[in-house]
Amino acid sequence: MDSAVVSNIKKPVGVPEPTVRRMPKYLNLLKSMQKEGDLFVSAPYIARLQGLDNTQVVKDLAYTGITGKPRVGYSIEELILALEDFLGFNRKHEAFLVGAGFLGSALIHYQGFKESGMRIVAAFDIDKQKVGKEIGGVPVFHLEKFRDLASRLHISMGIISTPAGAAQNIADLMAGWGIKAIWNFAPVTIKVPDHVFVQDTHLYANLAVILNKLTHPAK
Amino acid sequence: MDSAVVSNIKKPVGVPEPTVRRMPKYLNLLKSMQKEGDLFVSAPYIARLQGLDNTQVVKDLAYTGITGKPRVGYSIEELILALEDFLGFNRKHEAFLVGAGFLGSALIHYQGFKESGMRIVAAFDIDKQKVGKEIGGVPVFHLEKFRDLASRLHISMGIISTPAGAAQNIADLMAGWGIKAIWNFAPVTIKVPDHVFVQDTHLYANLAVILNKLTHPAK
DNA sequence: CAGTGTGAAGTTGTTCACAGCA
DNA sequence: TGCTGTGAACAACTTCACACTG
Repeated sequence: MDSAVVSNIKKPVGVPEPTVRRMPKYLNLLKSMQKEGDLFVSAPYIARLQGLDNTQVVKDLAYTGITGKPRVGYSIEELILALEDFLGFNRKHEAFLVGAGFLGSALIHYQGFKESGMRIVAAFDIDKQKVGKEIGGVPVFHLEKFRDLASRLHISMGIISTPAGAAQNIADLMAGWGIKAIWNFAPVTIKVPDHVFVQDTHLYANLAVILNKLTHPAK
Repeated sequence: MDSAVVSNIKKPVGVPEPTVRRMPKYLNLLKSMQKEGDLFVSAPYIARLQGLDNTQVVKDLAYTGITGKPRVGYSIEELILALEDFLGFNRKHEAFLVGAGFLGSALIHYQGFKESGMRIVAAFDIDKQKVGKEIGGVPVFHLEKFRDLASRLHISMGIISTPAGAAQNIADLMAGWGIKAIWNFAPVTIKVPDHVFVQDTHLYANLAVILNKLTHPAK
């Protein structure tokens, strides 16, 4: 369709994902520095604390649009605001969570999310034992209520913390309703339409890296 | 010291980490195929199901040492055994978990770990409410008991699911005792001696990717 | 001179192109 | 023809080198 588009576009690429993943760490660090009363940070300082390369930090910070002063560094306040904006942490993001088991409960209780503006507003399960109760102040509904509630509230994000077998169905449900992004904790690859963004957090992928290292120590 | 070493070494490099992270997915898939009675898989088949490139799968599988037959594919059984060996899933790995909050509990209960050979044998916390109880059959001890118990059992892996503030201290404790690998869920960068391997699972890094996508939709 | 900022080089991982095989 | 297997091209990210600045 537009495969022949030439020039004109400066850069269709966005920010490298590894950069995005490092940003919340910077944000955390900056916030705690701010609490200490600091006003400026230098990239090398951040790099040292995070075990990163100087230039890497400089380039990452450049994506925020904030510019630093030689010999002084960057304004912590400016950086915090820019990072929060960049990451979308200064807006409200309401999410539905499906699968209110141990992992789901842990996610609901997880304090760290508060600062990100993401809030789980309802949980869903098919277990009659759980339906009708609350977990950490979040009501648990039967899965059947999903569509209905999703259309009444304005939900852009879905979290899947079900067993593997159920994940694809839930993903279909979410995509079918119109959710924009899915955070998938189930240990399977889910298929969704192109416009739905999926972020996988596969615990056992991380575990695999560790166990592989433990059993076959490098060199 | 050995900076001038030349040739001789074929390849000091190991398996690419992305490959290791994909392997448990292959393993899962293969196991379910085996349950269906299948005997062979082809790389393109796996690729399609996982949304990966053909060659990628072929190259990944090559690391297991298993070789496939043209037009037929790979023996599922051979692959499963090789993957389990490669990932270390066919050995027992006993772990201590520190921080028995919601996330810690979720990890203890998480079924998926069983198949990996990793078992959390004890949890530790400083909360008197939790100490002395059990979570999913795993006893919770006071943190003070860590060293003592670690030296009696043979523990190679530590899991940190404490709040950010406590993580570095726990990491020091683990490293000081002699743990080989740390799985860190606390949202901070921890520093450890070189011989300790750290795998971070930072939930908010994943969340950041999602929220960034939601607030600044690509293109 | 200790920091920012940036283009170039290096490294790592992915995708392409094609040879070989049953 | 449909698959494995591999070397070469490509893309993405990281690190290096160095000009610039207060």
